[in-house]
Amino acid sequence: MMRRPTMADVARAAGVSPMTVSRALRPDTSVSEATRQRIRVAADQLGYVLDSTASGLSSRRSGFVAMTIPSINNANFADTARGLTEGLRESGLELLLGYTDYDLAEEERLVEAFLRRRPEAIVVTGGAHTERCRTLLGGSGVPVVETWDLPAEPLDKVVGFSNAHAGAEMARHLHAQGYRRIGFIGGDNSRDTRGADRRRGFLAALKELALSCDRLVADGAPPISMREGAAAMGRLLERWPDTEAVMCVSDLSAFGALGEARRSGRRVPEDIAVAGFGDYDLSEHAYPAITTIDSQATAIGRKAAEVILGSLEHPEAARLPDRIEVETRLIVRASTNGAA
Amino acid sequence: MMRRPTMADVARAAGVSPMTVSRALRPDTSVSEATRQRIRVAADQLGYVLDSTASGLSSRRSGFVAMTIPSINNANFADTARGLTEGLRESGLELLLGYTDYDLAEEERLVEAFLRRRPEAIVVTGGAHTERCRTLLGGSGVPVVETWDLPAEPLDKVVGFSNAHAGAEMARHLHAQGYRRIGFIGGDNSRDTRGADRRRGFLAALKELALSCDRLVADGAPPISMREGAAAMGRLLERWPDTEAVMCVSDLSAFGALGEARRSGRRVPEDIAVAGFGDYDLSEHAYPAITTIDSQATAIGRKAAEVILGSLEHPEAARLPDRIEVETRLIVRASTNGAA
DNA sequence: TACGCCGATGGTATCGGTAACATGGAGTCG
DNA sequence: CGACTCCATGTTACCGATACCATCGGCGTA
Repeated sequence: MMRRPTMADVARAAGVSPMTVSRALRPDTSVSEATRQRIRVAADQLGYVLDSTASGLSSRRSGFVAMTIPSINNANFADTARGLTEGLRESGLELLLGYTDYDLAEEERLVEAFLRRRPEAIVVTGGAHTERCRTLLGGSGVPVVETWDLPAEPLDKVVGFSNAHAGAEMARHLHAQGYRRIGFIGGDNSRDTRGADRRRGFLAALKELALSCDRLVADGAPPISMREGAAAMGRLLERWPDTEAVMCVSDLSAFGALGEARRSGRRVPEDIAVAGFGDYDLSEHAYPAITTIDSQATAIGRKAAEVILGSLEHPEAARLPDRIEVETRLIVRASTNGAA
Repeated sequence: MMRRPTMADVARAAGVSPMTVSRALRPDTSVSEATRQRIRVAADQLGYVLDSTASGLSSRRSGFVAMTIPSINNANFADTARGLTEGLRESGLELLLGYTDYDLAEEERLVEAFLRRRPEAIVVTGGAHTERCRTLLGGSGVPVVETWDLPAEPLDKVVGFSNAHAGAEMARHLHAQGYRRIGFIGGDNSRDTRGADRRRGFLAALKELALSCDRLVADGAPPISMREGAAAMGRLLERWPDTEAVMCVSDLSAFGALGEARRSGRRVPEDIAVAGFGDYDLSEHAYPAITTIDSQATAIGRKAAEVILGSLEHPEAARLPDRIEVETRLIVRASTNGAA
């Protein structure tokens, strides 16, 4: 079997030095057009593919940004990844994705694996990390962006929103619609810290509105989805049958909860209102359509890209921590429109 | 600003040679326990993180497998990625993910970018690739696994199923349920080749059953989702109001279509049956629950991992192309149970 | 014509590890 | 007790590219 061709092979074939090949294959380097063309042809003929391992070692540039997300199968994080990819594309930076399964230990593993590859920057989801993970990120020497949250003690840059405020906003919306006996459905809070923040904000707002805040079903390992949402709604209605409105930690669980409410013979929203979080497609197309909160996932990705490009361009300013807050948006739909 | 510590720094701190540090930080290499401990401590204190760029260059092992999927936000591909990750974990291989947005040109770009990083193997979705992409993959010298399809001319290994068969199976199911005026909803077939295959199989089976196969709505750039499914159903019912059953290219479009059917005043499945593909959570929790086909996404990932590990272990056998066919499974639910 | 400048190209050292082989001392066996 | 083995560790030579500086030929200008 043939070994892969190297730059030296291409150089020999094109009758130039390896250095010239290296230049010819990169933009913005001075090589005559004729030579460059000749080298391109030789490279194609040999099936040459640059070895970015060697290239990265030599130039000390890896050319990629690493991002960890809790789950690949999540429209919100996918949107953030897409926004980030697009924002980075024109600078020639690639995005490498890894997922943590909502597990901080796994995040630590993943971050370390990424750092070994020397990314130009690293984007993580949320502001909660293991101690070692914080140390690794802090000592990495590359820009770090925490997203989807506004941590009290950011590692470096932040692009996110307050999950607690979002929860509170929904509580006030339900109150304004006339609902009074209001509950919350979420997973146990040990893993999905952002979901736990939404719950905290929601319950705090209920308390402020002088409403009871013990209609709370919280179990199942996050991310809870439709099945868990349905089961939780079942338990909620069993324990507090007179509940008038429920916020669920995500639209997916809200959809499951909504199905269960109807199965129990209740009409939504006439008998019980259901709201979610995340503005998934699902919520618009469910019947009734589900009230939710748009977390501006794509914008988060785009702004994270801007922050990264900015701090790569002006490394001297890298020490001023930027903190960008995006505005979540309440989207009122039929599922919370029944008590008027 | 400090430069990052290297192995030499750790070696100095621990009073050994760099080679010993290199050994100490890897498993299965002979270093006395005492020395290894000392080196670990020194490395931790310095905040040393291995540079896998250099390591990979020297050892000619990158330690990762690359995978391209059409979309990150898709439960099916997410499952395959998860199966693959889990299958690779114990061998210490990481998975690096990239998404193509259902675009073959983008796939080519992505594959080339991955190959530059010298993956140990590469997993792609589907059997359709640009010519250059085929050349790149073929000349890469690493195992290539095509998934989610059974290409007529595989590049190397294959783990998938026949999308055409799956479509045909659904056609036969609808026929067996007593439906006769049967349609299909999908995107235009230029991008999602697997969806196009399902449609082809579906229509071929209709023809075999001596049913008309012109109730076909196919437009919108794949992947079509709920919105497009709803719109397509609208058009289908406008043109052929007496349609009795519809298969949609995916569960998401089926959900949208189902909503639209009900909005038009039809009962599902009494007036019209709706089926999807992919066995998304959604279909189980929709009302009525949606008949679908389980594509065994997780199994595809696991088997792809086995294939990869096998051919990395026995490179001499790498030339025998394996081709693993997984069995899709029809899941009958309420949405196609009305004509009985 | 001589000088200097500039664009194109080449030579050399190096990036940070690891493979392969060398070494040296403790333990073993006849 | 000497030859042999084996384990832990060190030495040397790369892996494949690029940074940096040197070189060289051509051309404009004084």
